[in-house]
Amino acid sequence: MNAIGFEHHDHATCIASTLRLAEDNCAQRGLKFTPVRRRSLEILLREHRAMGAYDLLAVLADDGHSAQPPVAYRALDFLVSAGFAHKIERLNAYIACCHLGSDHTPAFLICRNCRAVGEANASQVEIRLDAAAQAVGFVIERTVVEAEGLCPNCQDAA
Amino acid sequence: MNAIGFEHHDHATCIASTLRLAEDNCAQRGLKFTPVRRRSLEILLREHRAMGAYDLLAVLADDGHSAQPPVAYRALDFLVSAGFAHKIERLNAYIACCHLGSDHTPAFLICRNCRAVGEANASQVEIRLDAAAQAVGFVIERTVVEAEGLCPNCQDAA
DNA sequence: GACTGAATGTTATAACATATCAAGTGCTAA
DNA sequence: TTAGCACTTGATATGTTATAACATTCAGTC
Repeated sequence: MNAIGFEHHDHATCIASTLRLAEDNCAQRGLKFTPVRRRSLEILLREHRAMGAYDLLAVLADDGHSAQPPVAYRALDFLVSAGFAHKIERLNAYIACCHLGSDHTPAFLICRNCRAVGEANASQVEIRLDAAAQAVGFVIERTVVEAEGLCPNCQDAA
Repeated sequence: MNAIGFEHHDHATCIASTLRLAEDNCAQRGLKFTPVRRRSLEILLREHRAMGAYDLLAVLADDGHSAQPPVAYRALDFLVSAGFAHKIERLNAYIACCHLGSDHTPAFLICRNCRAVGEANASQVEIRLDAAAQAVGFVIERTVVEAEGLCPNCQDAA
């Protein structure tokens, strides 16, 4: 179990390689990685933080795209359902997936001060919950795990 | 580990006893259990499902209360911070706590069909996440665990 | 009675999300 | 080759959730 998001890394490479992965992945699965979708993922990767749909929309607008809300929400829906991005329910915001390709149940660490978001793996979490669900006959399809607290930087600041 | 919410029970008693518990709890802690707050908790308990702030607001309005959004949000904020209710992030909705009094980290089982919500205990979940958080120096203060799927009733229907 | 702090009332608006219908695009099967 | 279909995009409007900001009321207490 490991979390990404609070360490430094080679960002330009990370963006380029993730986009290529997404491209290949779409080709394999017969999904259409259209310009808006590609650009939206690129924006999420570049910002490297949870962005609201309207934040994304603003950047798309700067590109010269028509900038009505459905444009952003459609792109985000695609990215989320393709597994290229996640929605952070706590923030009503979206973030690029940093384990693209590998099937996983993400868990997020959300800083309440600077809103930085780290992604950890939560497969063990899901196993535990399944047991509780089975006990009452509930069938789990998807699990959201979001922890709120203070990131290393904001602890230092305080 | 046990989940409440998908079984039948004596609802009138459950409402009355929970309200009394909340009352005692407020008295002990010096919190003001004002009429709007009490009534809001009663409504949540009576409905026994996740309600949007505006759903609550509508019921308060029927009572003759002034019915502006902040009224509902303030009442809900109070109930949540006092531990008498929880916010379901996935639904942007609120539900009365069914383990009132006992300190706990709740996990919710949310039916994607009928929106019924069950509450399970997730203390084990939190322990697991803490380890991942510690590895990157993140300090967790609160954890949201929400599983989406099908409740027993909706599985039967399908 | 006058001060204080918490709670409530009220207006306005910010922020997030979707319904709907029209138009374009690319594939494929007759 | 073109008719039909599925999917994507464009555009307008609207629905839903949440908060900012400031005025007022009220209970407690000095």
